[in-house]
Amino acid sequence: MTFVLDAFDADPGTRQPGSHGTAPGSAPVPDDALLEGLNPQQREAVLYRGPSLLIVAGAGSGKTSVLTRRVAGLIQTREAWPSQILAITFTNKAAAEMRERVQALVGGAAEGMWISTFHSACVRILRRQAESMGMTQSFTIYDSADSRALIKRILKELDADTLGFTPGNVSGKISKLKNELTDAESYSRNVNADDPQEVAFLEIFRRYTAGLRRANALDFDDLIAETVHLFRAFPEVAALYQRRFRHVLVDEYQDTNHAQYSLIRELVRPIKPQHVPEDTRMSVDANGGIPGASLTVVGDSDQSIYAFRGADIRNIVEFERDFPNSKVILLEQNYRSTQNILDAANAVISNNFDRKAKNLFTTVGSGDKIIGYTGYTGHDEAQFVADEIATLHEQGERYSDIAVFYRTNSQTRALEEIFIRSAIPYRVLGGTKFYERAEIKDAMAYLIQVANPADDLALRRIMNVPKRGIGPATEAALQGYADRVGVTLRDALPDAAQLGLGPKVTAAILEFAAILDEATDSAPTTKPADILVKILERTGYIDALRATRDPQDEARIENVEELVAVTKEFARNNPEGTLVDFLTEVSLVAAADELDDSSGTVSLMTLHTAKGLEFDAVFLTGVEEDLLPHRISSGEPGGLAEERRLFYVGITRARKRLYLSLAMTRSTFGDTSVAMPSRYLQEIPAELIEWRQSPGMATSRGGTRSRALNGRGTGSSERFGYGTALPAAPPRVKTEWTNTVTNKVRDNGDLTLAVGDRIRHSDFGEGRVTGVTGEGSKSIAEVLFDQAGRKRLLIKIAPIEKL
DNA sequence: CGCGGTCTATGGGGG
DNA sequence: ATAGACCGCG
Repeated sequence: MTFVLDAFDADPGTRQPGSHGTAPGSAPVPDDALLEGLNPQQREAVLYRGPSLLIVAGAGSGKTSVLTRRVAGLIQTREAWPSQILAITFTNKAAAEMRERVQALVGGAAEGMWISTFHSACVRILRRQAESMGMTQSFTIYDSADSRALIKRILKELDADTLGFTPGNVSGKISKLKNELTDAESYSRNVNADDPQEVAFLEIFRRYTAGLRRANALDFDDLIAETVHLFRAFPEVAALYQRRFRHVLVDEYQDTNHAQYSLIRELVRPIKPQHVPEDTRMSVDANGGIPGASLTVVGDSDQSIYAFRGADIRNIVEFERDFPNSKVILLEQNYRSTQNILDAANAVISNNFDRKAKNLFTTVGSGDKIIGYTGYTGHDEAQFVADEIATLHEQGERYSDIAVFYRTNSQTRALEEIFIRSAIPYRVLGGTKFYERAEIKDAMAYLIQVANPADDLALRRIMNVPKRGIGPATEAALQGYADRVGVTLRDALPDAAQLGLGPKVTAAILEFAAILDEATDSAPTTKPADILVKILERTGYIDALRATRDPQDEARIENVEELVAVTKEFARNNPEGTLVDFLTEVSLVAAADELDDSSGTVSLMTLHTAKGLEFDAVFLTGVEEDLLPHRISSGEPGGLAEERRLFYVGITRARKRLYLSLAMTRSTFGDTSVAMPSRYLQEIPAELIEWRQSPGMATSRGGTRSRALNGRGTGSSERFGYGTALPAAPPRVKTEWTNTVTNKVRDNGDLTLAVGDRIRHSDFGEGRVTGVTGEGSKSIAEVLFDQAGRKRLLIKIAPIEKL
């Protein structure tokens, strides 16, 4: 077999500026600017040279800065060319930020570094080497919905749902296996042939693997696992990358799973003499081999929160054993948060036994107390958040420096309703994901079919979208023909006339085939945006949506138009970008990538998405039993410790202000249930929290001690600080009313308000308008309510009437 | 084949 | 509450 050596593969060792493998600590020192402002530990982490380095970086300890300067230092001292550096980050956004910061330090020299996520790096490698795996470079990347769709088909074929298989549990199990690098064949070796369940699963796994292969597709887990398999099956391919990447850096190492760990191991493996080109100028050892690349990993086992997708905390805990002669550097000084916030974080995480002691500290002072609030309902809680955000904004805090966290995505609903009403600009990161909407998946399926005609799954999705009279029967006929002749479904389309179908259907199929073929032919020379627009026109997709009466279709049209805008934006950022590049980028966006600091909006996100981010003010909502810790987690080994780490991650995101809120009742899917304060809340020393409304006050409405707190029977509910944090705790005049927000979107038409008008609000009662800003449907009234105080309301939809 | 109704499973985190 | 599966009818 032969390997195409493109530019980067031209053995970078031949122009290597320095040599690797110098004695630890003896590297040339980069200039002072690079070390400016670093503490001794950080400095050491930047300067240390050796085979492997573990930087244990507590939250907010400046690890991004350290990592960035370490990379910049390698380049500046000419120890490495940029092209010899591979840095793995957790999100694309973090990668972009790191690239920028390195560029700021060393200038344009940073060109050629690989800074990307595990998935992006693997896709890059796999596309280059697709042929060695028997695929084409335009393979499709299946997301979890695509995987499940394929599994669903297989379950149907096998009638396997009777054995208790669902697309969900099958895809979960397959994902887990792949993260352990177990493929269908290695799984088959350990199958108990007497267990029909296992035998059936093996068959499903085999068909799933075959289905992906036939469609020239890989799922998310394959991206990592197949790269490892590729490296192991073709050592000479692995050697290409081992020779190229002399410095490998991995961020958030505590969240790597076994497959990712193995990938790193492969990349930093020493190169055997037979894989060293004769003319290499890299320094070779006594046997003629080349030592492995130097490895730097950064992580914090206290922030490991991805066990559910296979993250193995042992990867970081056992790093020193895995990589002998490792250096370990501990970063404990925190540059992000106030001491009060850190004290709370330290107190919480210290309840996790089995961890290395680590105590974050800062020199910035104690700062404000943590604010606590207990709402009567989730809406009440949301109103508190909205009001506090309004206050912060009035005090000069930018919306983009404020974030609201929650454990589950469904919690956004109440928050969004109140935010809209209160006219607070917000953005939900990774919510109901844009790319998961049906109309977007449809449009994307067209593009995928154009790029990868073998993808039958994509073809089936769009065969009858928009409706063109190709139903299940016709699809089956085409599939049958394709199977008989041994071609893909796409290749069967032009032969539709031979199937004896009706003239109308036949014509529709041929027209459909013509649209796809035309697009495929034009793809190499046409921008993704133009391909998409052409397809939308030719298929009449938008027209079909326009023709219906469904009011939601208007939003769907907007979404498709948004996708067109995305493709145009892509073309601006990547003038040379191909359709496959576009599809890859879209497949790999992470929730945190959507963060836009210049948007001027408050960011809403899950605690998981929040990892690695920081904000001046953080609202951590829903701090309740069954939510944080989540109900399901309590049954899982290590679940409660992981949930505690999640809470810890949330707390440590805050720079200046931290708000912890919960609700006494929370309505989920129709019915309302009583919520208990989270056990983790009690782990925070009482004197750190100032309760605006403590759980006790909320239960008793200003009366005696909380029943809810004693409910858990921990005996330590005194720590809630009721009575200490709020002197005298008078039964406060209720300014936050129990909101029962209706689901139907309210519309006040063109109700206009002027300063001085009296209005009545369904929750806040009567009040006087003190100001009106904004135009038309976006106009906002500022109202001074007689009892609830000052609020801002979006006039068009607020539940108000003019008196 | 397409439509519109009823029924049922599913409500955790993500690349 | 909601999306998708399912079923019977025009």
